[in-house]
Amino acid sequence: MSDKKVRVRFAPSPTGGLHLGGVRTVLFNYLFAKKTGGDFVLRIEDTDQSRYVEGAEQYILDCLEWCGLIPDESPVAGGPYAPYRQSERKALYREYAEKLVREGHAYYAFDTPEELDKNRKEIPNFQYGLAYRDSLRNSLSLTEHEVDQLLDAHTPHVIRIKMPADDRVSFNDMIRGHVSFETNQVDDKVLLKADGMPTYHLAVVVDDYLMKITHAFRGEEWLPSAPVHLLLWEYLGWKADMPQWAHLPLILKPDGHGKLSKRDGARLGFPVYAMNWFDEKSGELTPGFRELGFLPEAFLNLLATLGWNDGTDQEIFSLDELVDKFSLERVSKAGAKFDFEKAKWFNSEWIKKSEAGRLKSEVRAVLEDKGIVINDDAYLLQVIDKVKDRCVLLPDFYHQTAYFFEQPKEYDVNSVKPKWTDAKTDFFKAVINLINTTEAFEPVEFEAAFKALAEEKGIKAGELMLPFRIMLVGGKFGPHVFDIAVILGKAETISRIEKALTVFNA
RNA sequence: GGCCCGUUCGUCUAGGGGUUAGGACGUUAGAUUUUCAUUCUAGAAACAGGGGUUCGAUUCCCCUACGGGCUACCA
Repeated sequence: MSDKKVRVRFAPSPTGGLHLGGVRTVLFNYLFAKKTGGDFVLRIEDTDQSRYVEGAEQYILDCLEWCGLIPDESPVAGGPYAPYRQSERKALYREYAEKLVREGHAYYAFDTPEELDKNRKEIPNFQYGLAYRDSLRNSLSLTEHEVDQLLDAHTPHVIRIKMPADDRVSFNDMIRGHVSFETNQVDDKVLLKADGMPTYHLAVVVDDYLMKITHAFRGEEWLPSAPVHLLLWEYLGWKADMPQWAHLPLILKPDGHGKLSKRDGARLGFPVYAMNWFDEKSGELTPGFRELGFLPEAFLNLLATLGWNDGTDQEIFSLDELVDKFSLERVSKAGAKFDFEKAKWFNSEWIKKSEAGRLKSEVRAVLEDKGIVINDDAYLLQVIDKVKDRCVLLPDFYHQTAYFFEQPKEYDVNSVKPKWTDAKTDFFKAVINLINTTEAFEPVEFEAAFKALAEEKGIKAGELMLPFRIMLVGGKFGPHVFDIAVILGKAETISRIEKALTVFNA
């Protein structure tokens, strides 16, 4: 068993946007697979037709691509265990469910959803299991003849697992260690629905077996149904091939209580989905990390460290480093509250450490979105390099670089006017002359000449720096003003001084 | 209610029978930056409670409390 090739899977339902926690599950799957030279499979669990959402599968694929977590096998890439959509595997599941019935590990149940709802409402602690199954309508309580009649009449029915009495099911979770359950406490879960589709419980076991999955990662919310899955592996005769389980801690709301949900994002003002998700039915757009201006490197990094660390003080990891250093033993057991402030910090760190070339296409998109046309790549690279230390999210590049591409539309005149004098106007006219007569226009030389000129005119340099910045930038922000002037070039700098002078003297 | 899982600064976490309980985010103060941001320095800030075991428990065990998950013909 241990010498088998590692195979892991991410098995989302195509019901909407891809949640943070989902991406983290993908990440841990991916890291584990790559670290061990195994395969990463994407399987679409679309067995609930009522919740199926058009476009959600493609969206999931797009998210994985943005993150750079590409499955080795998937509905689109194919693979030796196709098909990878459960709806296309429908015929398979019934066979196994019937086998379980024949062997006495499952049974037909004819109760209607309404009858069961009634029971749940009227009987305290009602559950379909040991205590009540004999008083309900199923192939355990009915005679063989009655069952045959119902079946022949095509009476709607489901197949339920028959949980054994007075037993204990336990297993060793890779993250939690020993976990155990009393079978009497677990209800007889539905395996095959009336529409012939399997429930998650049956499908996950059958497909994990058929797809030769060796390690199964999923959220902690699945822990209570683990005994059902364990028993299924046993009853189907596949116990020796059962994957090792790892139940990942949940990602919790930053405030209050409970699992992080998309509503929390809207309420607290941060994204919960990887990418923008547009719901056709409601017309509602749920924002994503990508569109908000996160780099995928940062997104993965922050997800990885939510519940995992390498035991050192290192916090910034590239995907390659994560593959190298990841280990399940270092995944924490407790749920983690999501902290958007820290998430932004990861992004600012990644923007700072990224080369301008890496940022180019993202920054270009931000600027073009605002109507700024870029026709000089080298110039763009130079500008990115100068301002990237001051950007937290990608859209910040607009505010930080727009003035490199177009003249300020507005000037922070309030910061200039109170101390503005004719002498300063004269000074800047002299600066224009200075620039025109300067051979080499370089930051250090220009700054020296600028200050020498100020001294010659009897004005403190300190009084001129801010006005000069506002002439070029429009506001009180940005890199060193002489760097800006040189990047803008002689002609543009002069033009901006002239224009600002008319504004300041108006 | 029942079952299961968990519990170190506000948050993410390191540590682990004897430590000044470490780091990071955020926060506070200061330095640098004649702008803003970056950067740097310093500060405040935690072992849920009670019983054991032990010379000694934050660390091991038990109980309680609290938090979370599940309790659908949803995943």
